[in-house]
Amino acid sequence: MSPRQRLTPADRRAQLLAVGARLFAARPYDDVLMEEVAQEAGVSRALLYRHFPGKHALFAAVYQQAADRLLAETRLAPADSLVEQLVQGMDVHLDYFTANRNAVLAANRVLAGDPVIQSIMTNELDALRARLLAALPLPDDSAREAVSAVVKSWLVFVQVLCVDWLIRETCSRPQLRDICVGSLLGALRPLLAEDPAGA
Amino acid sequence: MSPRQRLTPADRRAQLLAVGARLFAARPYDDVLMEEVAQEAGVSRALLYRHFPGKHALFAAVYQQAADRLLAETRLAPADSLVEQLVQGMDVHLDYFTANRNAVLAANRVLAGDPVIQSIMTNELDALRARLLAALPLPDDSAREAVSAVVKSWLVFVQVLCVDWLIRETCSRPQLRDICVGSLLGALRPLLAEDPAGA
DNA sequence: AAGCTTGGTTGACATGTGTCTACTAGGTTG
DNA sequence: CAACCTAGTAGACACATGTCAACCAAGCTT
Repeated sequence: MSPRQRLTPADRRAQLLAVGARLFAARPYDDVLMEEVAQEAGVSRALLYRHFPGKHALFAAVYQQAADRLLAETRLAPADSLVEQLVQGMDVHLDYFTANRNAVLAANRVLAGDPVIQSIMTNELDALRARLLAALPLPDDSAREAVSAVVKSWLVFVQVLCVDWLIRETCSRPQLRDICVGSLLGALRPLLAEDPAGA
Repeated sequence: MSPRQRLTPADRRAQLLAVGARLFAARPYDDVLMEEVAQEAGVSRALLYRHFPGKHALFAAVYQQAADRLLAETRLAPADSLVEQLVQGMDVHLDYFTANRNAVLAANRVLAGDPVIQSIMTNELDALRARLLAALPLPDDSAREAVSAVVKSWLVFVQVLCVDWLIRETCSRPQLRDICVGSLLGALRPLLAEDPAGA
């Protein structure tokens, strides 16, 4: 029926990935059918399963691509103040969350159990943590470990809060941003003070 | 086949719940079949679906029951020191997590997207937060809001860390417990005037 | 042009969830 | 005892994921 065009595996994979990205962004995970992905790509279901072992794997590949792009697009300008950098970083990420609502919710809820999704997220959080650590003014290298732990837990907290916000809209977007930035600054204050009198 | 015993809806529901609890504790969510639950209860699949609208609902009911029991069994003895209470509370919860591994993982990963599971967890965390707030020595009532926010974020952090630990076993059990307790004490130290550790 | 490799199709099958309809059989009530 | 309400059964169906075997055809090679 269809003019059956023969592509290289890489090209076909990229095409399927693009179709998947479009559909997973447009609708919730469960509402996207493999049949549909194949159909929109003008391809048989069997071929789709040849390139991706399953629906989870297809989504994981889509999500990995999105995560890579997000990380690449959110380079902080080191000229600004720390607060400025945090605010800008949060804004970019919140833009991404709202634009890719369905995909973010699928990754964090429906597919949170998938080990592949797990590792993609872990890697993303690790990259963000390294970036933040590099941007933070460490007073003492011995504080590095403690700060790293705080940053890691803060990233988890932010992620949980953002996902919750996507569902329940418990506050305004600027409020959410300020809560996140404020909580990190508050958590870091006792660690970054010149004189750690409280500790 | 079976001598078809007729029970009241409440009794039947309780029986199905018990069977579900046993199976969901023994094996991962996806490996437990509705057919199987019905069979073990000596009942038809249709009847199971009459009492619980779907597999998610059955699991949610099982999980709700377990959460209620856990909350009921973990009453802190107010006589001990704060650190003692935290350590004991963590120990009880870690016992529960390791004993109900599969159910906890299902709730936090496979079914994390289910709104019913969501609300069960939210309620459980809220109850724990209220309990902790009551046990904490608040120096000033104006600090209450800040402490509440710290406790809430800490509970999320602990939960995430514990689920991660169930999968990856990144450290020993006492270590995990001490990390959690230590992080809360560290986060609270700048907020609480009196020495909460009593050490 | 013949042939081979490999991208791609077709259609049938297996399994699990969830729905529905018609039927069967306890136990209470008149 | 008979009627009736309702717990429970039987089994077919719809639908989605995932597997498989046989086949077809594009386009490189020789």
